Amino acid sequence: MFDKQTRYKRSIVKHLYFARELSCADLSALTQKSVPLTSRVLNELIAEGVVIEKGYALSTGGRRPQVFSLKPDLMYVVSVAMDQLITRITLLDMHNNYVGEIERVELPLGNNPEALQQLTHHIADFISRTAIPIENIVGIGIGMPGFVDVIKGVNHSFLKTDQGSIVSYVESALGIPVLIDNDSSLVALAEQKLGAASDKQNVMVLSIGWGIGLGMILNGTLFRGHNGFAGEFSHIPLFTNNKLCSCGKSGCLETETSLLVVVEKAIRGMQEGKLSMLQGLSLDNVEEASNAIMEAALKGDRFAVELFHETAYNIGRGVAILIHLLNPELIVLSGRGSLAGRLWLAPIQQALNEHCIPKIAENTEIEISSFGYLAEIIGAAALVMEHYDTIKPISGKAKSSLIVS
Amino acid sequence: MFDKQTRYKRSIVKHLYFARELSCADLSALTQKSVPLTSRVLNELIAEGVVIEKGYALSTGGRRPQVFSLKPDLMYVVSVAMDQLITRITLLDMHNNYVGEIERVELPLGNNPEALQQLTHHIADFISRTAIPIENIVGIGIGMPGFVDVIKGVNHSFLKTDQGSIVSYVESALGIPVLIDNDSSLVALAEQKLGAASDKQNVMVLSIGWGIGLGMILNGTLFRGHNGFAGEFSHIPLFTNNKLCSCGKSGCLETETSLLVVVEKAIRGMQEGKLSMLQGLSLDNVEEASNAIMEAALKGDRFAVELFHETAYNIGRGVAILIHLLNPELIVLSGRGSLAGRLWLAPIQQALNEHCIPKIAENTEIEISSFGYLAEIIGAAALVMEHYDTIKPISGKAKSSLIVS
DNA sequence: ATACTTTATTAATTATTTTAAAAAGTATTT
DNA sequence: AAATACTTTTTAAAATAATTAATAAAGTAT
Repeated sequence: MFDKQTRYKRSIVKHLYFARELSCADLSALTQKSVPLTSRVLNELIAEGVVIEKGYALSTGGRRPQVFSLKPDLMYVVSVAMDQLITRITLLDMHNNYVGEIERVELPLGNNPEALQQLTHHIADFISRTAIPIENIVGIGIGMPGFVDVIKGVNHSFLKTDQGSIVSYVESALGIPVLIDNDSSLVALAEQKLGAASDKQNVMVLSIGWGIGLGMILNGTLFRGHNGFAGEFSHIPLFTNNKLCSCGKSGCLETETSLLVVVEKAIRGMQEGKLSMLQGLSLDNVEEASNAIMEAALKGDRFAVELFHETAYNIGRGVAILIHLLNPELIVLSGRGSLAGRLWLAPIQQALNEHCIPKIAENTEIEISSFGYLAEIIGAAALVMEHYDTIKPISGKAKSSLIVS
Repeated sequence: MFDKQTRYKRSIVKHLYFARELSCADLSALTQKSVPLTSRVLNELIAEGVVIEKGYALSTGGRRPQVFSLKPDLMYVVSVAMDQLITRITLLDMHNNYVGEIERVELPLGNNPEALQQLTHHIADFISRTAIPIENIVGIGIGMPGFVDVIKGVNHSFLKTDQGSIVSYVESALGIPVLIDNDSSLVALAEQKLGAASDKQNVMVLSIGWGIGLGMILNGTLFRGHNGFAGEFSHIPLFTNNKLCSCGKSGCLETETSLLVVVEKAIRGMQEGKLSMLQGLSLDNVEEASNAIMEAALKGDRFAVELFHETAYNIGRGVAILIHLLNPELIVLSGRGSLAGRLWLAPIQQALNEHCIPKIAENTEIEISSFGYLAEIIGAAALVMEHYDTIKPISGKAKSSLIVS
């Protein structure tokens, strides 16, 4: 792709992005290269205006190190987070701050042959409104539900296209490098690079949403499996409940644990006349309903708390299997459901006590993410920067002139 | 540990060990180094007598490549495979052939405070009888059951020692580098490096024995988890059968699937008067009993076949979980139980059909290992050679002069 | 004030790759 | 059947990349 020098240069930019500030010695240690080499490359990057000097850090017993950082407003990443109904688009600078607002557009993925075209149009529209020159956009990271083949750049569930891949379609339309991944994987990437799992080697990141997703950090890297389908946590056969799952089987974990299940149970409970501060829940607006239930539970509403207890215990049974198989050091609860915070912890812990060999489980912590609903957005940007040293530059301009600047 | 040059030299030796024969161009590609560099190092190795030229390979459209190989009788590896009762010791040369016989000694691990001492003595004794000079022994690889911490070199279940590690104990006694690992991990390593899983990136290796072990090859390397406890497949909670497991919990996979369970079921069946060519089975000699049942089943004995069917189906339920979580390209059935070969396949496949999302399962093959009971022996040797480029040489001679040469 | 750390810069040395050319083969054309 | 065009492997020479070593600078600890 690039020659060695350029690759090392980009590798330094990448490290600075994720760590925000680093000294020359830090970079030398991180990249396993010598200090003089690192120093020379840093000076080149400063001359190019990519890197800036931020002054001196405190001494650790010797001369104080010069600290380097990326110039925030020279390069940008477009981050796209999709779910089956809503797509969020935003622009992030090199310090990982939004430029402007997060844009929300309705874009139904199910049974929508024009979804890819619409998506491309929305992104193009968004970019032109930011008024950032295309040359300054490093890449576009897109997270989406479904079976995503990261290498081929296709999604086996949604956004299907006649010929070629999603990646090549968007790239040739916009003239900017594109990277796609599964939504759960991106949540995990966000936690690993910038969140609760940073500096950890083996972490399971659960994203609790309308389904329940799993992203696995194994040996310090996001694990995808042979075809990119790894982490199908929600469809492991765990129950004998005869509830039909969306996947066609029955007894999947997903049939008993997700925010959707919580909402359904809540509605059924209300109909049966359970006492609660909740009212007027409806499946027509699950987002509102699930937020209401989370709020009520956090305020102590007994019925709402019980809903979480049952769901969380079942997640815990699944987590017990994860711990036995993969011996992680940390389990992170992320995704929109993590707003319910500590309500998940106790029942999950109880399930672990019942179903885990103590020797293994005692080495595994559980944490709630602080990213919540933003995790996928952060992850999509991280996806782009994670590949900054191997990304392929798009040859030539955008074929269609969707972007008016 | 070593300087760069020595490390590259040893890395080439390592590649030659696992591949047996390679050309200079092959090695250059495998190690990502240039051909001239590789060529120079090869010539040095030839001058040292470590590598020999084996003549020319067939042309693939151009000049025929010179093929290189290790000199088989210059270096040796001691391979030790332990189970809870029997320990096997053997010596392997650089072409992975035994020198002499595999030695079998009784060495009970449970409740035996002197096990480590006895093990060391047996190895020392074995080495002195081979009459190979200690300098020519690259290392000792030891596979053992239990929770093995590979980094610290200790076993949390067996072979406990007051101070220090198993590794340091044996090393200082014998003066030879020692590497230990969990038995199931070594079976997986054997399959990856020299067996059914070679050149595969994501493989689950099940070793069916008195328990049921799992070794995971993920992204091309053996995965151990945070503390080295990954792969506890046999204790995932999968049944509601109230059968107490050795781990203290109930409902573990192991309570329904292992060769031990097969033998127990067979004995119970015989007592109930089931028709079969089997007779005189006893739990006092499970090894003999399980061999007899495997033989009978392979000969078509209906009762014996049924025993396998039930056990294999339950394994299949566990495998379905593995496939969903880790999306492997291959499942290998290895260990002593793999002698029953194809008997496992159909019931496992049936379980997968019932419990897997087709899209994922269709990308996963299942194979029977050809190593059988030898897998752990081969894996222990592979463990040593796998670390040949980073192994630490033991400083000084053996402290105790256990070895008389 | 002295000894010890850590970081930064420069020069000298070493390691590695690239380039070029030769050697040894296969495949295709005349 | 001979000539040629194209491959792949091997070796040698030249160019480049990267590290090590040495020194200086800037700090902490005693």
